[in-house]
Amino acid sequence: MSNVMPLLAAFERAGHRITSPRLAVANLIAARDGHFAAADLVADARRDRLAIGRATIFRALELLIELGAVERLDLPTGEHAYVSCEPAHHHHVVCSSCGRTSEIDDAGLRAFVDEVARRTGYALESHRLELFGRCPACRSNGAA
Amino acid sequence: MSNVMPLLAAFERAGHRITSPRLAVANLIAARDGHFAAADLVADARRDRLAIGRATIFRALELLIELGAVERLDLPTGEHAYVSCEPAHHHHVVCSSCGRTSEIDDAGLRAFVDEVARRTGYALESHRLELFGRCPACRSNGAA
DNA sequence: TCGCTTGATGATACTGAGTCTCAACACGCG
DNA sequence: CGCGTGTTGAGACTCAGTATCATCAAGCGA
Ligand SMILES: [Zn+2]
Ligand SMILES: [Zn+2]
Ligand SMILES: [Zn+2]
Ligand SMILES: [Zn+2]
Repeated sequence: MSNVMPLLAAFERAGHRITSPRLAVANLIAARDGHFAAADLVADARRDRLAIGRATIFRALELLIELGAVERLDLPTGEHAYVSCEPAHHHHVVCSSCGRTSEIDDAGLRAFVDEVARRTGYALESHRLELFGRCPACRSNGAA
Repeated sequence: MSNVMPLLAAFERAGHRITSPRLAVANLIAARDGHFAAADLVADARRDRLAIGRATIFRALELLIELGAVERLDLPTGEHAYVSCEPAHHHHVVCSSCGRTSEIDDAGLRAFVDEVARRTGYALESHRLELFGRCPACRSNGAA
């Protein structure tokens, strides 16, 4: 349910052509609500009778991840999932019921990261933070 | 290079027998330095001429994860790795050079998590935080 | 001690995500 | 047109993790 433009912009910014398979993949991603697996996109493409190879979907996904327009999540179960998002550094709150995500700002975390670096002596390069819980919509929907 | 005892204790605490295959797996894990993949344990077992089936290694690992004595990490590359650790909730700083980890306390993070819950309206259930960087030893070793 | 029940094991087959290979294709440019 | 480079798709492949199932061992009561 997000917009295709940022995805296409990511391709262009990095000097990659916006081919029709890539456009199709971007559309499939934008049409998705919440996180998705690569297999979901393959299924979507099949459903829409799109002539896109499996490899091409993986390649487009990989490119978008490199460019920061899509991020790989690790669910508490250990499964991988993808979600489209802003290129700037941030983190995700993931609904464990419907899979929708919200982006959260990094600001409040920075002090903590610095403190860890100071205490452990590590030269920290990156970090990953994911929060899981039920989103407001799912909470008010009761069982859903 | 850690101790086997916590691993064995985890088995006992949950009412599982400490069989010789499980003891062997615990020893392999304790002998490991830094994070490891399941395949590493299989290779270690082979090297030591231990008659342990692959499935048994995976089962022991799964059990230890359930009991909180081993944790699954997600490296920045997307690979999964395992690391033995304390059962209490905490997070890891992972050396991107040698793979050794340090456990860090959750305390400094709690305020941030609460703030996110307040701002987003999510009912947060769990979270995962992993920090990556070079450990003090690797830093002073220069290139290593 | 015998026999039963339950948990544990290991060989093997299987699944499913992601990767690799390679031949064919599409564009941009001189 | 003709070349070079980037892109594509089919299919084979790898590899972690799971499932199946027959066998085995511990615990326990008769
Ligand atoms: Zn939800
Ligand atoms: Zn951050
Ligand atoms: Zn190190
Ligand atoms: Zn925590």
